[in-house]
Amino acid sequence: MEDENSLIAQRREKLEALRATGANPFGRAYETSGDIAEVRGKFAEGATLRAAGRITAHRDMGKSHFVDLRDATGRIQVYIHAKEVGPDVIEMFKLVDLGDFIGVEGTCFLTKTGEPTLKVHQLEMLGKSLRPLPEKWHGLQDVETRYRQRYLDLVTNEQSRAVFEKRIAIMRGIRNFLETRGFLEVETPMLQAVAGGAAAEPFRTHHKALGLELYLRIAPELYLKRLLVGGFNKVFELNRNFRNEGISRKHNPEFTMLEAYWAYADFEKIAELVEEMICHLAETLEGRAPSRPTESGAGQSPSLQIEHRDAEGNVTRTINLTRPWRRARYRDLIREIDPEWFNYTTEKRRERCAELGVEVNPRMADYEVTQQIFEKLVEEKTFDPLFVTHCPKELVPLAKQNAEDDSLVDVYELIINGQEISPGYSELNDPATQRQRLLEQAGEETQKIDEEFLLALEHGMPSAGGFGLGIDRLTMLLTGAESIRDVILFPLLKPKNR
RNA sequence: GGGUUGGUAGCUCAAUGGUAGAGCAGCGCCCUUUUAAGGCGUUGGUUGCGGGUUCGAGUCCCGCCCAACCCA
Repeated sequence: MEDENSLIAQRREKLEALRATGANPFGRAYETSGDIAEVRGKFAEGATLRAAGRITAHRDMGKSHFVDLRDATGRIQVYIHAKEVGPDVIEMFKLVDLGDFIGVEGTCFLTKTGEPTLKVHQLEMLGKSLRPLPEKWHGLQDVETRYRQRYLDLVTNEQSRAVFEKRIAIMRGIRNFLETRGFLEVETPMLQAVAGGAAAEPFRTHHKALGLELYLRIAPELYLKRLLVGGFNKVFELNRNFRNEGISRKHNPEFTMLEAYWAYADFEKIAELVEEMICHLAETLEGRAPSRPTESGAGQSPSLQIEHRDAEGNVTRTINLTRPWRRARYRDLIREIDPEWFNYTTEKRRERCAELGVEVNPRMADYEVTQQIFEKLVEEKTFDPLFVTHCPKELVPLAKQNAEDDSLVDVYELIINGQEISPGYSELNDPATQRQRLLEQAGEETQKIDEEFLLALEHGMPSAGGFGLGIDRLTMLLTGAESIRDVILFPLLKPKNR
């Protein structure tokens, strides 16, 4: 990179000057008393402690200097005075910039204002920064730079780092929750010869040695079911799926999905499990945004009230996760919009759509028109959890049909925060029916049928319940993020030509 | 793919078609417990890229790139 401005040139000069003193500007291993939060924890006046971190502020008082040292766990103030350190350290300190990593050894003391501070008697360079970091007060605001250079976002914006720490806690919480209930975490192929388990456009790739066209998986489902055939009764996979489709506030081409299968269960038991799991996650998440218990919720865990805020910090929405979550049949939800909906003719339904402000196009089948009503007037307006059950089979072709009404399937669709968060199924395990459905779905493209999967089913798969849970959307829900890019460390962006 | 908004110094932001500016950061000087430290001085620009209109373009017009939001 040759865009050398004067700021970078100055830092390079300091780098060379440091080398000239015999110091290593990029440091070596440095023994500390712990991360900065631990150092603060061990703070005791008169004690000697060692800390390492990045310099984020420098207040120069002439002969004395105050420096803020930071890592992901916190900040500690460091005091450097000519009388306390040798001239060599003072010389080195002149070559130190904001953004550099240093290690210090110092004595604990409290300043006049009561700030815990380390009075330095030894200082070491641990990593020179050649480029200036974003400004301390406003931080990094530019959305594009926050995504492209996430490290700068993480260094500068504490809220951003907190979101990703929560995401990590969610992943860990899910694993703990499922493992304590006897689910085994498994890994199945991401490179698949047939991209099955969902209806989505896959990414293509190629294996050289085998001369094989492969796809990145769009779902792990068909492999997890093979494991049910193989005798694993409770399995889950928590990993990446890839879909070669549009990018939006709610979609990234690679996203993280939880899928779990539970032999001998059905969608009702799965709904219970998911409800319990998400509440468990909300309750155990640390450092969440402050929330206030409502009057009706008095005595309940306040952490089940998730508040979403706008940029100014005003609460825009409160999501109440208090159990039990509402369960409602698909058709009943439509009737709440219009009690006579299912008595209307095809034409009348389209008229109603126009009246209700829902756009439909002329090529849509009746069930698709109804689904438009559902998406715009139910799903997008539902913020507290809602299990939608008894969905029409056209919408979910791969699920088990309902025993009483074969126009319905035994599934739930969980909606929270105006989005689909998780589908749950009573899984289809009849190989003939499964083949039939896959054929209908594939149409002309019979090469899209995973024969190996059908072969497995023919060996016998136990009745089972299963579910998927979009981790990115769940994280959005639990952190209040409005865009999926705010919960993915490195979201896909077009390369910027420099 | 369509619409709207935006892209100016390292960062955060200004600038009726008329000399591109401020704060922070940087650099120099003063200051021995400051904390958005303070005071004085000072450096820094291919205004996203390419055309056009104009005596004169960050600003107006056309094309392109990137991003955010909305829509399909």
